[in-house]
Amino acid sequence: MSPRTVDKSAKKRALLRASMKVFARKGFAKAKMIDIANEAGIGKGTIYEYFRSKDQIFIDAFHFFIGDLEAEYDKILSSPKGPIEKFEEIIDTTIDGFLAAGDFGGILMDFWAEGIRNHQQIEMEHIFNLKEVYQKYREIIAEVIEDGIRIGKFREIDAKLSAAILIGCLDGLLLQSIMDPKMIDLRKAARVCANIFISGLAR
Amino acid sequence: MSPRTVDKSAKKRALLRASMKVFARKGFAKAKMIDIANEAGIGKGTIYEYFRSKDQIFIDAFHFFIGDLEAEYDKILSSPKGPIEKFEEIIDTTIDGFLAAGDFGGILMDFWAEGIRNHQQIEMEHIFNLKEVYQKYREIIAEVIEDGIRIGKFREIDAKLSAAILIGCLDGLLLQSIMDPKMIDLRKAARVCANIFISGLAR
Amino acid sequence: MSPRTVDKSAKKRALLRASMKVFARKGFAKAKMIDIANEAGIGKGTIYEYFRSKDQIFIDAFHFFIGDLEAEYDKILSSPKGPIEKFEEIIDTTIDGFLAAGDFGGILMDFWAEGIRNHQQIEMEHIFNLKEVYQKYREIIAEVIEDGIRIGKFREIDAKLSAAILIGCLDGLLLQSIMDPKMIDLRKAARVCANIFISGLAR
Amino acid sequence: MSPRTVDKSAKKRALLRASMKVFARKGFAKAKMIDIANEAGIGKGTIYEYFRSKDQIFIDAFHFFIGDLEAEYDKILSSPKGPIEKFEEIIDTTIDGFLAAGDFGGILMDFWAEGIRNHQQIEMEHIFNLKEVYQKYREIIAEVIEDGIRIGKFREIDAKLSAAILIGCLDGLLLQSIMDPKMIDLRKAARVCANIFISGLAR
DNA sequence: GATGAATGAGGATTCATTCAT
DNA sequence: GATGAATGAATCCTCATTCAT
Repeated sequence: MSPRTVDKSAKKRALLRASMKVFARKGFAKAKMIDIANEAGIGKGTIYEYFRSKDQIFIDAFHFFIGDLEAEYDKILSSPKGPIEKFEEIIDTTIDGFLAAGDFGGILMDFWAEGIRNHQQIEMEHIFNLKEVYQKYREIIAEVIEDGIRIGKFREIDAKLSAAILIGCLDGLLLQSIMDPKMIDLRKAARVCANIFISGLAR
Repeated sequence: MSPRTVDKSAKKRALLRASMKVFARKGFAKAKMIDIANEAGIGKGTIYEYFRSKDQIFIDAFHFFIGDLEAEYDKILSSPKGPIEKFEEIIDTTIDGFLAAGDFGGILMDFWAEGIRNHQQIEMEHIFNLKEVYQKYREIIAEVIEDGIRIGKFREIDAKLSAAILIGCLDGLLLQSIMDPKMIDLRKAARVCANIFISGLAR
Repeated sequence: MSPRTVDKSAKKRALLRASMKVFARKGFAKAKMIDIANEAGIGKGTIYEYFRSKDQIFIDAFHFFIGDLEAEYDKILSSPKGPIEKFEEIIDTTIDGFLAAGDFGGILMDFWAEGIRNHQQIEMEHIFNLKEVYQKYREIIAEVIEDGIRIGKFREIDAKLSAAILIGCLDGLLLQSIMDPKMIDLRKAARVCANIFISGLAR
Repeated sequence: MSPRTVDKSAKKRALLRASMKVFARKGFAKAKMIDIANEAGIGKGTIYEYFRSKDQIFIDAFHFFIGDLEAEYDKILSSPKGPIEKFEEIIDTTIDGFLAAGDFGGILMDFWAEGIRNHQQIEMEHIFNLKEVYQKYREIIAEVIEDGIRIGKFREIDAKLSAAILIGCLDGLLLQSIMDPKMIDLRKAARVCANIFISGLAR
């Protein structure tokens, strides 16, 4: 007879979500394996059936979190819409992606923190290459801005720097939202943000 | 003849700077007391002559870092300049404050991370009340924006939300600068940022 | 039609052999249950259908290994041959027994190690009573030597001690053979060993 | 004022002795760090001030144990004495070295066990190269035997194999002595052993 | 019978903190 | 005042064993 069958992949994802919730709540460093086990309603040892180590959970969480986002941005870029619409969509996508994360938005802090440090371990260096991720985002958005400049919608402005500013704006809003969710209505903020930037960049 | 006197206060500040450098480099959690001692060129035990605990160093570092900034903002606000000039000064002050921090800018990540979590310990809750700090910043900047609206320089816009967006923008730029200092010319970014916002808010 | 019958005893022996191979290769302490399962090509849980515990496997392996050897020695002793022939046969039997073990000769190390320690557990104390086993061997061989002395083939010598020396000699050769199989030709060593001892004991 | 001074080297040696005692008693695998700490009368954490890891203690113990022995053998060989005297001295030195080890003779079992396994880790492979150690011993003793053959004291015999047999003999005696110290009078055994071998090898 | 997912007791190791000098 | 040796609480991870299927 076949032994108990478990959808390992589904359970792994569930475990990942539990881990991310704990990381978001306590921070990676202060999160204990037992906390994750409790959150997931399983035994401590079981975690190791799905992840090699605490670090590995974190790495997997990073990919889980970042994963779809990249695909979404690509989709926006390759759409036939104009730069202003793309601009708005980028903002909405970022905000929506974060809101969808719900409970574990706070994990962003740890991703930033890990992504920013100069890692001694080559492995981590490679995995948390946020530097490159941001570099790419800036390029993507700069292209949209350059398009806008080319077709005369935006005035002549440093596109790369403007992109950095928009990204910064969104990250900074998320930061404030994590800190004080009731204070910041992200959806409204997204609209105002788009408004300010589009006016600010307009010829 | 006076006995060997050590300026405790000066040494404490030196120690604090050493600690912040280490925190910035490795993150609070991964920073070891021995790292701080080595950075400061003293013995591990000596740290405890100046600080009760590792946590206390962190708390003191927070105040050391935030300290003057608040005063600076107050000065800007109470100056007789117009809202646009104030706006520009707020941006410059934030960027300059960060640039002045130099080596230990990376500690911002830890302040954010600590400030954001829901602390179990009441003590920490009180000390790292970033929520309140940001709340206050938003109010200060919103006031400037409202002034601008009142005198017709800025169009009717949600001042509080705009303030949040500006703060987010600055934080987000610092984030990118910590991550990739060579990529982001903060001074130039400050100018572009001011430019975009002032145009974006302009009637 | 008989239901799927598994020869439990045969499978148990096969499992035992797999276990011994693993013990020989990695040592008892470093051998994992999963290693044994893999070596035997079965599931981890199945081992427990045949053995109560890892310790029990080890105990059973010990008996499996030692088992026949005792019978062989008894046969030699009760044969009508002379002491010199018996002497040679004891050496050959020991070496052959070891060579027959083949892949799992290395398990001897663990038997010695376990047999030698002062066990906290009474159970182990009783089971791994190597002390007694060796005591008995010494007596058996001493008897052969005394026979040799009695009939004038061997000179007057401490028979018990000489027996210990011969046993030591054989164990020590096995040790070297386990360590460096290509270096020690055990069969040749057996002959030289017999030669040296018989000459050395000869009147 | 100078802080508490500790002779780190002396304490390390004392700790090593305590560790070896525990290893001898329980075996490396079953020895716990806390056992070592208790035996040494210190705290668990203190061990790590002197040794990187449990493995490192074991490696250091190996060198501590083997260390002088090699020098002793070299001294014997380079002496101007005849092969028979050298032969006797080799036996005595081995036995005396072991007797001097006293309480921690049982650690030999672990050295053998570790030295014999095929190590996955290159590091261990290199450190516990018992294979080479034994190879060298066999060569040293074989030389003595060849000397004896050359000057006509010993008969034509496979010197290398005879050396292996002598070494085996000594190891095997130690084994029995570890197992049952009261049963084996090692000093007497040494004399009988020398006697048998010298007669056995004699022309 | 057979299996492997789940478990938690156990153990090596880390590191903030203490304190004798 | 300064120090670093000593400490043990805390934590990650291993793995023998259990048991539902």
